[in-house]
Amino acid sequence: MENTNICPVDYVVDLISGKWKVLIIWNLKFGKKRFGQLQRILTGISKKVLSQHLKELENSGLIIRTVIPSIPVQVEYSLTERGMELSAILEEINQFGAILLKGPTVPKS
Amino acid sequence: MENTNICPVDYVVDLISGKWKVLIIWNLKFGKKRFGQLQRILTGISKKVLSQHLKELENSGLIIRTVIPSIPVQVEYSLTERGMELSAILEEINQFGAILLKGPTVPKS
DNA sequence: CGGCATCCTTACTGATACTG
DNA sequence: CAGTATCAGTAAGGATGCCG
Repeated sequence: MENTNICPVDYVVDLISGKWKVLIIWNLKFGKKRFGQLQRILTGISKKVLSQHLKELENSGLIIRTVIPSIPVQVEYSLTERGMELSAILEEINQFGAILLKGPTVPKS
Repeated sequence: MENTNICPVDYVVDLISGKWKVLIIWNLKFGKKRFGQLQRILTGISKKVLSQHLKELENSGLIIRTVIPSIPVQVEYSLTERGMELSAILEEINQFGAILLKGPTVPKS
């Protein structure tokens, strides 16, 4: 997750390389979600890893963290404009990946 | 690098998530390269890691490995059709990443 | 020259318990 | 509820040497 790259592509790939980052962004596309909701959706993720990834995505300017000072506290996460743009790219990647998954592993070039 | 995903996006992200995968594809875009060439271009990569990544990219159907049976042997790597398609997506990601790198880390949403 | 085998180090991920 | 702290396991990455 360390990023000492000069290359923008590597930078973005690092942003979404975590085991769960893509899934988080993917889910936030459909509207804001609370911490607990995300944890339930991303079956198996631990609180530590989730908050860690959320923090990284926030630092990258891809998501926004909103604290609702109720008791007990609620925290909502949603995509920023940039997060939206990224999820559009993820859509394309999705198309591409779907084709790869259907076809043979090593097609003739 | 393990891939038990159902999601095509994760699948593709896994394909390019290695520390050097993107750089390898990026370089092969400009024509086929030999093992030694790649090792020189990707400053700091070890032979083990390079061959490991090349093998994974080959298994993914993104690059082609061609052995030239001279003495000593030569091996050339080049992109497949799919590798080309992927590099097109990488171009887009590059645009996006460049913007992220220029702008502030956390822009207002 | 290309690349596999071995060993070692580090980074990532996870389970659990505890706090505001 | 939404985290942080600590401890532990696993997997990726790297250094080096050997082989066809």
